[in-house]
Amino acid sequence: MSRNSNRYHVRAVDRALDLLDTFSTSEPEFTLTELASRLGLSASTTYRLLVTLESRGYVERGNQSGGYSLGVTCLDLGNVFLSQLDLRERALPVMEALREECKETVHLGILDGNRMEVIYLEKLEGLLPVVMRGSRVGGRVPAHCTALGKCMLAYLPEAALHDFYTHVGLRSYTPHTITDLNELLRELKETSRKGLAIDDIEHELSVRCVAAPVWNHKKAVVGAISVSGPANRMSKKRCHELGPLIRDTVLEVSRRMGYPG
Amino acid sequence: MSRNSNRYHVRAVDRALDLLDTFSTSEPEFTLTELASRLGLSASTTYRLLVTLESRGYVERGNQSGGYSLGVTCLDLGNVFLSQLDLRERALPVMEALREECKETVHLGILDGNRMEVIYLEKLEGLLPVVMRGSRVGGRVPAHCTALGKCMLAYLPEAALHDFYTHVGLRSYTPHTITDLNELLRELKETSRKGLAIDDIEHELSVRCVAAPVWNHKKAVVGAISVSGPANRMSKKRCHELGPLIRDTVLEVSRRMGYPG
DNA sequence: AAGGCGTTTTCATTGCGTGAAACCGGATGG
DNA sequence: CCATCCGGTTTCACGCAATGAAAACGCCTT
Repeated sequence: MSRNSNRYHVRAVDRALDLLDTFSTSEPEFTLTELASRLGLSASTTYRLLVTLESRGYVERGNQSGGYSLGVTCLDLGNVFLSQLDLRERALPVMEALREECKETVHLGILDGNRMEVIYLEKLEGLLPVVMRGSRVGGRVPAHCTALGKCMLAYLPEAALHDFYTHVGLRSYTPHTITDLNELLRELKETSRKGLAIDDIEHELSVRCVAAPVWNHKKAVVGAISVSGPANRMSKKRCHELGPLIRDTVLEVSRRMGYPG
Repeated sequence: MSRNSNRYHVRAVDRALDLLDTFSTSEPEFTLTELASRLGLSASTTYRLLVTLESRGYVERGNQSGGYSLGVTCLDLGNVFLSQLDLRERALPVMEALREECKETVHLGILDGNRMEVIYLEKLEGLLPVVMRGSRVGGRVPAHCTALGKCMLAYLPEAALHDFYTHVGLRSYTPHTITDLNELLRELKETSRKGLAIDDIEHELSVRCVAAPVWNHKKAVVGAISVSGPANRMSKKRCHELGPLIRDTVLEVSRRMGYPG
């Protein structure tokens, strides 16, 4: 936690954000004392941070167990963030056409280059039975084993990938996950050549995806769009057949972002 | 802004949150100087708040125009909040059955009693053409003109409603919006008797909804579930026909929340 | 009644957050 | 080409706001 204490950081604010970051899906609730000891703060300091955050709805109490947990206000910032992204609005109609064409789930994502994770910005559920739960707008998935992620990684400088992944390693999610960095780099080279990435059951069992990157006016990758479906419908053959359709989609979105092509 | 300066508030944290709250859908971007003058702070203080928030991804720069806007990290807190709510997980399978039955869009919402607004926690898109865009998980809509909102307002003490709405008024969104408080109170009384609320084109033109509240083990209203559709498919007659189905749904969800019924 | 646990309040200390003002660097324009 | 402006960054000295220690409180269990 906390790569804070830059020269200009405001300590109290850093602490408040550290406090909020302490909550996670696996540990959604704490007592004041637990928080204090985790953060290495005195009870009174923690108390005052909690009062401040609670009065604004960032934390709540009273879920029978009496502990503190995150509050509804946490949703608001994310909403403003989403509504402000023009990538989202420009991509949406084109994504809807794509879904109409292929009937499968369509995702829009961006890359968080600090953590090498994909963040979903939009999701259009497939029109066929067996839908993709598990993904959600605002949610994160690792980049190295997803189609969205790989097609954005492919345009990063190789040194950055090397630095990051030699440090943290390539976590495995299925038997198909690529866990060797050289193999990943080889595949990414191929990906950038083709402008298409495929996730062949590398992240979730029995899910395959195809994705391609979206470009902006400065010819920088600003996001990616994917089609995902259950492996039985989405054979490797089907993935390749969908290539041109996805390429058309991202080209249209890229144009709307000012891409000169 | 800012009902801060309670006895125990941490000023720097309040200011940082005020800063984040400044961003909105209609004004998503500011320069440092703009923020400073809005918040009534010096440039250096604002600068240090921004450095702190930026290093953690809560604000970003560099969207060509060079101003500050909200950053991706804003999505994370909302996600943890959502994944921690057991109302959501318990309701989801029951909501899916409801959608299968009626084919229209199904929403789950809670009430923010401070602002009398509904917050969507889950959305299952309808299976028929003409989908409901406009709503999004985490989004807010006013309570007095939506089915979700009205069926939760109906169980609030009348004094609270009176206090709130005489203060802020009943904003009108369509010709059907109820703008007279006494009329609203009359309808809410009827609503609580029936345990069902209908939005008859009161919030969005040509959308009708039916909703019913979810109860917990303490017999308190903890949320509501609705069915929404375009007015041509969702006639007033159809709304009433859907009543029993929705009642069954919320009863099942309430049971899963520990409701003794 | 006593003890334990988590929260709230008090209080004195000082280091941190603060505003003022100087400085920088790019854009504008005369 | 210099002057000006406008954002952003840095410096600095001041004093209060944030802090930790400790005590008080409330509630539950023993």
